[in-house]
Amino acid sequence: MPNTHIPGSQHSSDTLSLAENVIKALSIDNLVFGLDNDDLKILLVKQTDPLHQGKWALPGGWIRYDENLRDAAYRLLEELTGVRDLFLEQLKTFGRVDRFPSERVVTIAYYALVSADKFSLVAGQSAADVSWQSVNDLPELVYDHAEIIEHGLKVLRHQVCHQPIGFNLLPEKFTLLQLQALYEAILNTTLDKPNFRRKIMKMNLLSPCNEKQQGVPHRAASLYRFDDEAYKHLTESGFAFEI
Amino acid sequence: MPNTHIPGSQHSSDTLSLAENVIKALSIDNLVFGLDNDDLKILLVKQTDPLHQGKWALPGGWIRYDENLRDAAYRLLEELTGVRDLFLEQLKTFGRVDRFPSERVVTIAYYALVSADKFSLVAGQSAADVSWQSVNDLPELVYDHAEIIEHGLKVLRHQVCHQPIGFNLLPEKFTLLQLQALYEAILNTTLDKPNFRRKIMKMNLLSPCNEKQQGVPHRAASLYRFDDEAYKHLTESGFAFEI
DNA sequence: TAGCTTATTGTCCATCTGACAACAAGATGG
DNA sequence: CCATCTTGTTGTCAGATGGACAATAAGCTA
Repeated sequence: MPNTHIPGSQHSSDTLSLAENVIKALSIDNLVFGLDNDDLKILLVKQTDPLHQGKWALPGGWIRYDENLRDAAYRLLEELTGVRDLFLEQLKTFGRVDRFPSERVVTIAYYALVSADKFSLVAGQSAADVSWQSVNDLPELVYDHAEIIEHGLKVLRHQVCHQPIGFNLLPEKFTLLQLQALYEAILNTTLDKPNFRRKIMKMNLLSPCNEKQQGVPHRAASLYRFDDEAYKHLTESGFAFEI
Repeated sequence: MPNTHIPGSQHSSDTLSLAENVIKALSIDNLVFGLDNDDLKILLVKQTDPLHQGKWALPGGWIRYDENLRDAAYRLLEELTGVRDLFLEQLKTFGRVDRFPSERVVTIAYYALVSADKFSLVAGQSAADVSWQSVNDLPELVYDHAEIIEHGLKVLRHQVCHQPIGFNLLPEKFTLLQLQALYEAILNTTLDKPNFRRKIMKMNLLSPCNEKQQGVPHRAASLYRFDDEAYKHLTESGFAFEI
């Protein structure tokens, strides 16, 4: 079983007898952003090997010879953290010559956005610990992982305004205020309630459930669900999602 | 010298004695989009080896062990086509298990947008021919290169609306109509002259040269230049370029 | 029933957009 | 020298959009 960014164990240099001008290794790193109430966190694993004791890393590892890139990302994520059933999108490939010690490793980063509370974390064999860490208060990270996260955050904040990825974070039925709170948390700003409501409703992406919130100590809000069909239909006719 | 996507010559399998679950090779492929009058073209090289005789490919090849990714992209592009002095941006990494015959090759695609007439093409040793080919009428391509180009076009059309990359394609001093014609060519649409003019001018990205066009058989238009300083300043204060 | 909280609708104004008219400048041709 | 042509440049106007905020509605609590 591949290890997390620890050459010298299963993948020791002697098994990798290569011509000098060829890349020896290609790895995957996953950025799983998780919204936890109103805090944006990222999924990290603690390293086991003595070299990086106590340091944290993005969950990732080596790609198998007969494995598609995204499949590798899903496999490694589940092996290390127990997290599965989410959508990973390619972010960028990082390959600075000196980003990794002792040998050349190029890594392909994937990312996702989920609600943190929907997943139970299970540290895999080669991880000492797994946890959600706030992106505003990150621990010390191995290699260039801090740089990768910084880039991922930039892309995420851009994407969230241009693709309806935020909707995955909500329960099937949700109120408009829940949706708004979500965007406020990710974008780290405040939005006007009536205006946000109008903007969203005009897109025709939500279908009313004809139900109301239950058990709130004030007027109950209407529940809506995201309409996948409508979204597909709209994108096909050149619709651009914008927040 | 690395060859263009032709394993079996310099990089024959016997020099690559690897554990089976390790990626053997990592390559670069460059998508250089060139605007030629009002036609969008892409830079392709004709393959030399008998296997792919007559087929065309994106200019690319193997990454050296001690070479940064973007450096490899620049080197390979120049070696194969003679094209240099342009800005390459990472596009995406393609790694389907069966995208390449006989061995596993993952490729990192880079892309750029230039004016086709500013470069003189020189076919390198491992290329039978180099030329600009219209994206609307592509020849048969090797491997998954057609798929890569399709993805590149999608990204290019999006980027051109959100980043002022179009300005690189014009001479230092240009008229507003030249700028508009450029966007019309890339986006394959027509735009209203007065409205385009107002939109651009409101961005404060152009500084007037206080000069006029010469030798035109009608009223001469004012010349402008792109103001890099203004652009940097604007982006820092959260400005978003939009066409 | 008064008072609290949140939901939802309405209004106003500044700005933006697209469509198009109008005018200006220079060249050409009779 | 003037009519005409082409393109540049400015102006206008109706409709859409966005942000700020008032007003009203609905439900709970005390």
